[in-house]
Amino acid sequence: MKRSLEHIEYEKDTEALARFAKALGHPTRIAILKHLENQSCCFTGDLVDVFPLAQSTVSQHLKELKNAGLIQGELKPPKIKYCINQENWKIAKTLFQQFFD
Amino acid sequence: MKRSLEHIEYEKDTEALARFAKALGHPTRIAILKHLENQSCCFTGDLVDVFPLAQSTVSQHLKELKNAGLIQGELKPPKIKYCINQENWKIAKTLFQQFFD
DNA sequence: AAAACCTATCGTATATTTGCGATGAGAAAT
DNA sequence: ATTTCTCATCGCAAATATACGATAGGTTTT
Repeated sequence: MKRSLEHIEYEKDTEALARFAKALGHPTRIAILKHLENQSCCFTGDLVDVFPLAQSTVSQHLKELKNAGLIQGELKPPKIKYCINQENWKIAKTLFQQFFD
Repeated sequence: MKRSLEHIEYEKDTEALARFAKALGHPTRIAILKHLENQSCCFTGDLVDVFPLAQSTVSQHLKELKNAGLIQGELKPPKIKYCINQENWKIAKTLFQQFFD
């Protein structure tokens, strides 16, 4: 990509907001989050049933949401229960609010 | 990418939100928008001076923001004045608000 | 112990994104 | 008319993202 050597330094809030936005930048991930908001929580398998996507694909989207901090997984053997990460959710909400005035 | 043949159909709001989020999913574009919010408007050249990026790169980010409907360009020969697209801005704001409850 | 179940990860293919320099198109200034 | 200025677009290279099937690593059930 022939990047500039040093990463451009943006304000922390700018970086954080972009990070959250990026995680939200796919309809499947929006849909997953909406689903989690309704159900409060659910298992990977539930989502695989809801979306016409391979299990591995759903798992990958969940991973990105987890990396962005928007969800968290709780081991509930043999399943994994995913929920919204309320703490970061609030942070994201605030960042978007501020951004849009 | 070995896509599923037919695009998955999501709700209109889900698609729209993901589209906006995707456009916001890069720190440079967030920074551009913040800049536009402050200045109300500005020219491409102003932004090129602000960011340590090639002119073509800035132009490309502007194009994406325009495609997403978040900004609009007004011909002001020989310059182009970019402003927030207030109408769509409001739509985006509402979508994010609803999404975060 | 073996089979079945749930989910993450790996490997792979393709698409998209990000960035740059070079070029092009149009208007303004000389 | 030529030069200059401003900006978009093209062409390229490298990085990331998206999707799938296959496999692996756990638990539970049989």
